[in-house]
Amino acid sequence: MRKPNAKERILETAGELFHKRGYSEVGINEIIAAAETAKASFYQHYPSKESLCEAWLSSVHERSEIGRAEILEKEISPSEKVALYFDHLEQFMTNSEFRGCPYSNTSAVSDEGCTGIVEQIQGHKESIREFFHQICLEKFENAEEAQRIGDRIFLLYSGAATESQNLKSLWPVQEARAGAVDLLS
Amino acid sequence: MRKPNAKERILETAGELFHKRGYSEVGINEIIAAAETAKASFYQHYPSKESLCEAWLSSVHERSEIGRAEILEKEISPSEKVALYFDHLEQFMTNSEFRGCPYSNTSAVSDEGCTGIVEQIQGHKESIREFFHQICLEKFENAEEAQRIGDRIFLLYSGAATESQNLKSLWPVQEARAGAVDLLS
Amino acid sequence: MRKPNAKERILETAGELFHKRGYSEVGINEIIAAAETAKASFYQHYPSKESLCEAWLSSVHERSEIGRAEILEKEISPSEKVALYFDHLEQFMTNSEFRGCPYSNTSAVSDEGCTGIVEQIQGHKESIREFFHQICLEKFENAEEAQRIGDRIFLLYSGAATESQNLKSLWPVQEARAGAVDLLS
Amino acid sequence: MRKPNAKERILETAGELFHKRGYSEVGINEIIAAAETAKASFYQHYPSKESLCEAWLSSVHERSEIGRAEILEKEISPSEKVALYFDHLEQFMTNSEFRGCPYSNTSAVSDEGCTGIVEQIQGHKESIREFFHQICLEKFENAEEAQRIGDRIFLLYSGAATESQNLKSLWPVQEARAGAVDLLS
DNA sequence: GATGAATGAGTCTTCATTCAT
DNA sequence: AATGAATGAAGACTCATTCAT
Repeated sequence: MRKPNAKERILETAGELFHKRGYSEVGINEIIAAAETAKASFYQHYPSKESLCEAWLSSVHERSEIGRAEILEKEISPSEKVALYFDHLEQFMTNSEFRGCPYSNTSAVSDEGCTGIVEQIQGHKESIREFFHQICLEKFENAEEAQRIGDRIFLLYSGAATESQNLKSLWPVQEARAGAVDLLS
Repeated sequence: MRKPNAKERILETAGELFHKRGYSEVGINEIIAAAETAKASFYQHYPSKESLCEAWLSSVHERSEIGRAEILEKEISPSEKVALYFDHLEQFMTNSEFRGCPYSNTSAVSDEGCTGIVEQIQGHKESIREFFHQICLEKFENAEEAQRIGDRIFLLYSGAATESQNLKSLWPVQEARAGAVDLLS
Repeated sequence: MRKPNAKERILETAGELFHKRGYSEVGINEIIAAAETAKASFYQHYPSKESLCEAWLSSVHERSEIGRAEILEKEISPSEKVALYFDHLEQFMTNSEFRGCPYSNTSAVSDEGCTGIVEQIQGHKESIREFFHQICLEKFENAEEAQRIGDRIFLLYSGAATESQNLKSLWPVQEARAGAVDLLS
Repeated sequence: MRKPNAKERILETAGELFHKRGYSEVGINEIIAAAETAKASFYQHYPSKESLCEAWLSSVHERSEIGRAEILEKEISPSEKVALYFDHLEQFMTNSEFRGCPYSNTSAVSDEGCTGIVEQIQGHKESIREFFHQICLEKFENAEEAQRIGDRIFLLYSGAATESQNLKSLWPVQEARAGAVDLLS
């Protein structure tokens, strides 16, 4: 169960804690206690808490990229692909102790100085945006139109994640999916 | 300039700081230093930092309610009203040091225990949602349809605020406005 | 119910709180809140918390003096008088939320500088001691012997109050009474 | 002079301060200043002020246990042993800045919630009580009688410590010793 | 590669008291 | 006689980080 590698163990443990309670609400002490590591070991692998955050966001990003790639490869219609992605979001919210998009949440607490984190956030967001663009390109011949529609779906998606968390309800995801599907029909 | 009333001075100062850097990143010490008050004076007026947060969110809400009421009273078409509201958001982002929706940001750092804060957030969000519903009712005879479209505009609006902050760009507001207007045409 | 006189209301309320939780654990704010008085009204009647403490100890002393006087006047044997006084202690412990002798407890937290408080404590203790001396004089012709035995009973009494509180048990009072009665037979 | 080990330095320093002025009257800041340590170093070794108190009481207890064991092993009569223990108390009062029994004093300021502290107090008190029981068993064949007399001596001892502090005098110790010796003759 | 003690600056909160009204 | 806002000092405790070993 317990990974022998300290670096990974820290990343994994911190990931769970950040996800559940937010980056700023979890301290180094708690992380190393949960990861059963010494404090200095932590700093051997990660020069700062901020760098751990980057590593975390990066790992989350990698996993989410796989999910999107799988959807893109599927032999289904554009609107079905989009619907599927919203379904994944809904499942994620239902299963895990969802606290809103980790990226937007982290953005809310990290100041402009945290360049690495800001880059991670922007990279992730642009990646999702690009995902919707690609799907829209399957439907619309006009590249500009594809971009515009993709962006709107992206914003619906973002709003859904945010407001589901704020309102503690699933309707935002469901309505956003319906809106996205409508945009593709 | 400097208000003689400590309570208001604290609220105003804290509001600016929370807005610029986020609730969890601003400490009591900084607030009282900026407000030129003694620490105990702070606690005379606000039993806790959390209660100050509630007061802040509440005051922000009140002001934003006025803006929405003014728009609703205007003799312009529904889509113009919605466009106007997005314009206000854009102006707000351009003028102030916008860091994303204060409510969503606060939601990102306050845990479930902060009942008062959570209620403020939900009340504010539902109020905006209701605003879009009312506008849509002017356009759509079918109440259900008005609700659905209003919800989608609400989600576009939320996504625009979030992603403008994440991506440090104004395109999300502009595209969201376009999408909202399209939904009303 | 609620006394119209603020000074007495404060004394009574503070007395209950000091008794239940100890002088140092009860703050001015709590006292004035419970007594439904303004802070400045408090300081009008009592120049400091310390002076309130003195007033409290003084009022407790007065009431306890009455109890001892009543026992002294009773037409019963010396050992019965002593036994009665220990019975009162036991009843007091059983009925009220006893936290140990208020005087000794206060002594434990007040430093040498609190002259007034120290005097109250010493006055009260000497008064109890004198009470036992008087009873012993009824029994022993030799004044020195009366003093010696009275002092021992006084110490048993004090030890009983202290250790009942420490050990959360009534055996110290009961054994002390038995010891005191034995000294008088 | 200055111990290199922060944990011990804190315990020792705090012990002196607690002894002189009482647990509740000494703050963390004062302790760390006197111990020349950083605040965080304190909390590395003691999770709370309460836990430091427990450690302090525990260390005092250990030392006092040794003293009692030594007396028990001495080849002297029971009443001489008891007298010796009271002599130690008197010496302690004369030499150190005695402020009353640290255990009873701490009991006076710690509420029921402090389970660890309460246990320390009870353990210490029962240990002294047991010490007197053992001495009495050397004298009295009847175990019940030994227990009763031991308890009375224990109460005299406790009363002596308390009232010496209250009355700023040594007579309570001297009279209690006389009373205890009488009980064993 | 790993340890844990040490750190200074910070967290939020409460204290008894004084002041102008 | 009564009010409540204002205060400086102190309360216990946590932060991310560095250091010698």
